[in-house]
Amino acid sequence: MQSYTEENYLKTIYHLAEKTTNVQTNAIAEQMQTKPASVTDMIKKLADKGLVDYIKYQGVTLTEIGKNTAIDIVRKHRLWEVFLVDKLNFKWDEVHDVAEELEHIKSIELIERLDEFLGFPKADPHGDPIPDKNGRFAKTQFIKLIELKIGDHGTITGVTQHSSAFLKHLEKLGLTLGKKIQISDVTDFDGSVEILLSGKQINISREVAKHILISSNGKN
Amino acid sequence: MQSYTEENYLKTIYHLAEKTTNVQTNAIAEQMQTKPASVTDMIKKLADKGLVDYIKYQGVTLTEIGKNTAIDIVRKHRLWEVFLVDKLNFKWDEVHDVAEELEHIKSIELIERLDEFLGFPKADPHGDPIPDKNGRFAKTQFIKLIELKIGDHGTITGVTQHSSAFLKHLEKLGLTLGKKIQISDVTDFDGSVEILLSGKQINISREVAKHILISSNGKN
DNA sequence: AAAAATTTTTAGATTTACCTAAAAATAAAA
DNA sequence: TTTTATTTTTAGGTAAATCTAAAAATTTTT
Repeated sequence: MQSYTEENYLKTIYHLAEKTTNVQTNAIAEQMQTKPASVTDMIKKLADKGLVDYIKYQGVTLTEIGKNTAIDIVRKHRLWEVFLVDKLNFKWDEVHDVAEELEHIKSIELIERLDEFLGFPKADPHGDPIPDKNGRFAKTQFIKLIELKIGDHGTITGVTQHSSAFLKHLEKLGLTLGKKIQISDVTDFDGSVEILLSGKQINISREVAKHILISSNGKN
Repeated sequence: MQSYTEENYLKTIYHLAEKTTNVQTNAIAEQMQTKPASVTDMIKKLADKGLVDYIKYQGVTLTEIGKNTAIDIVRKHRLWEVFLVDKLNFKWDEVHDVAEELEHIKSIELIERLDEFLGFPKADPHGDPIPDKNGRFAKTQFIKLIELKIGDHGTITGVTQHSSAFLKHLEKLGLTLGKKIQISDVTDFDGSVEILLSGKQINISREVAKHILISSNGKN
């Protein structure tokens, strides 16, 4: 059994490991709003418990057990987000912090029943895939909006930024999950992207375009 | 803002205060499965925070703020129990431990929306009243089954014991909330009670009878 | 490849919630 | 009203998770 804090470390390492193989101490510290010295302490503890492989100065990787534990926390987090949005009418930009707490509730029975109650959803309100009870989930093969070329079209299926500010901004622009878009122009000056959204032309910054995921149902 | 542990102390003191005015150190320790010395430490901390009034060797009472905080935790606990039973099909003997964790989730918005989602229930699955968002709830004027006389009848509306063993036992006997019963006999030998439940005679021990609450809709 | 910069670790403290053992206060019994 | 028993507190210590400051290892730059 892991503590609340250990679970948070595992989850953070799991997410960071999506980008780099060996996760660095400083990266964990930044993500967790703590100090590198504290991270080193915790890493040693997790290594002792067999949850991470750790070589001094070389960063960490999750062991099989560590990874499964992390995926289980991610599963809980995303299921609770679905609950909050689908059943309690929270907006997609309001759920993160509460789910951050709910994900640590320990009952397995609770999560299985919640999953069933929600109809075994495959994705959370931000489009992120929900692992099943065995930890399996489809690798998302989505492309970043910024990588599309003029004329390409597709459907918004996810975001890579969960901050309330970003999500509210998308909502205001009408860029929510499931919306179909087409790239009409890319500005040379600042790299901002002109897109066609249900008949209307809208302009989004390069920074915004970087964090929108598209299931590209057709090239130009 | 209180810690998880502080909240548990406040809740425990609140429940113990239903029986005695000044709650004793040992009583808290026993209830919380901890040692009296630890309780003294925590009491001092709660007193410093203005949540309890404390005079050395004289036990504690909750201040207005402390009481409101406690009631809020009770509210959360009971609403989550309703959720678990009504929405996730848990049985009434399975919900206590999970609710014990869920009650500490901090979002006010969450609880208000949950309350609404559940249809503003007035009682939890064990018949205990759920405080509204202002902390107000009807004082339950129920009588213990053991206090009824032969011929008295009424409806089961609560229990004063939440252990799984006790609740499962009641379930097996068919003594669930809402059931109408009548006292047909009280055994001299061991004080066990003979009751009439939907046409059938059943016998329950004195110990069981002590923990069943009846809304007495009529004396003999 | 030596110097400089960055990253990571160690050493030593702090805070929270506990504990044990012993002392002090209160309550009950002789 | 002493003595005895019970309850409560104090004193001193532990483990978890954090911190700062300084040392060590690694990486980058010159």
